[in-house]
Amino acid sequence: MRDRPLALTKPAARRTALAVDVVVLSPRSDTLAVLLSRAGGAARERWSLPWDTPRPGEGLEDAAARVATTVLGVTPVFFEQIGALADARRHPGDADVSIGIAALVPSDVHGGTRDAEWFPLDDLPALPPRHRTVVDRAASVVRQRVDQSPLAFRLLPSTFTLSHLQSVYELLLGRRLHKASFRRALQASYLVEPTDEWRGEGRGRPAQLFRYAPRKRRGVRRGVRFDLFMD
Amino acid sequence: MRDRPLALTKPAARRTALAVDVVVLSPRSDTLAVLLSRAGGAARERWSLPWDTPRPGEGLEDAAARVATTVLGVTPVFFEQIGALADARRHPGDADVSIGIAALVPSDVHGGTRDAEWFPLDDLPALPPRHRTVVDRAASVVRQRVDQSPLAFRLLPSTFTLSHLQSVYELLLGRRLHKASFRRALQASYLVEPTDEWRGEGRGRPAQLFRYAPRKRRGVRRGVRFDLFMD
DNA sequence: GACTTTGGTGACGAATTGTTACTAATTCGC
DNA sequence: GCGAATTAGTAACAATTCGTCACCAAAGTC
Repeated sequence: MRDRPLALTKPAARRTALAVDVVVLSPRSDTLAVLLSRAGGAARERWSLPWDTPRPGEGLEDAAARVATTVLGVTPVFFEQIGALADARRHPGDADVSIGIAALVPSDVHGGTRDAEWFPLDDLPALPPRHRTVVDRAASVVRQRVDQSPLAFRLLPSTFTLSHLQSVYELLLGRRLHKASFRRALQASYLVEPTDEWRGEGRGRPAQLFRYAPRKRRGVRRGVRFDLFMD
Repeated sequence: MRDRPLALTKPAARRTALAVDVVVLSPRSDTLAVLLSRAGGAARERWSLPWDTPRPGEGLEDAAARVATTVLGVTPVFFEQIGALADARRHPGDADVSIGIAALVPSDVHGGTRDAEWFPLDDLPALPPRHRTVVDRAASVVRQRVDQSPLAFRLLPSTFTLSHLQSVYELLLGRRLHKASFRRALQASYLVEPTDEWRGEGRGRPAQLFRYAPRKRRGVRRGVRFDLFMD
């Protein structure tokens, strides 16, 4: 094997059935929800992730945007790659390779078509096995990236209260956070700026509205963390 | 558009030229090095990443392993997905979509064939544009994941000194770390265990050898960090 | 045996983080 | 009107983590 010439296959020789599977995520009624589309006649499961094959020359995020727009009626504002999957699990279109992409939709966007419905992330109907894996990986990627990528801000309207922001972080991380710590860390991060609007939700003191406005900040070079995820 | 029926394309209708581009990484002479393979006759650049089209039914990491084994003569021990790329940049095999995979090779593995050579990551020859992007993304993914994934341990022999481990972390992060802090954090992480062997490198006191042996540890639930990367 | 080099650790002050407790501004019930 | 309830926002203290310095240990070199 070592001395076999490097006659790598010409790409024209093999072509692959490729799918972009889109995990459209949004906070709906206090849970993180996924948009599923109703499957057609012969399908084994009644629901699946929206997906399609990318068109020639189309970028992957563009394909994801197109797919999401079709089922949602609106174009999501942010996309994050989940990873590629080529295992033996069944895909609704028998794609050899799936590329999973998370599409984030702010909580105030009220899209949805007749053939698509929101389901809580932790209470999904039966899905084609490959899609089940894609969703699971999406959830885990999203959880791991909350503090490296502005995911939480993309799940909120353009202005929001700090309590709302905190509750989205809690949704994504799956645990409660302390108010004072959360705000102190946010303050230090220079990621939001206050607007001069306030919103009263009914009960309680009105909250100031903030917007996502990341600013340059001096390099925070912390030491190594050894935060290996072992589950 | 909203009311267009969800006639998603049948996968058989469109097939894609897919490439798995492999970034084989290993510490070589105090830098992080990439294994490049010599390009054939008509290619514009003399070097490229090793790559191939996955075979039917073959997993992506399996394809990466096969490609890496071909150019290295040995099979890498660890793979990490970099992401999928479908931009307009030129690929040596004109693939529509590239899936980048990092393959990690310990520093004591002396593979390499006549048609492949190690290059320092920060001093690479001209590469096909798509491959240039894949390498850049690999570097950035690796840097971002050092403390979530046992990358550093896969770049070392099965037993190693803590100084070696630290120097790999420094290579990956691109900056110096403090010895005492590094060891304290490592201690707290329960990721390594000492062997009863010691190694003298010539000068200086011999160092104890450790092996990677992650153990369960009580949940360290830190608060949110807001470590957004903005560059 | 003194000097150099690399390994390894204790300890202290600084910085960060978890927590408690308080003040502020609003609605609700009476 | 007015106290209770509810949500927002913050100061301040305690606990923990982190960066750094200082030192000791064990080898080779001269």
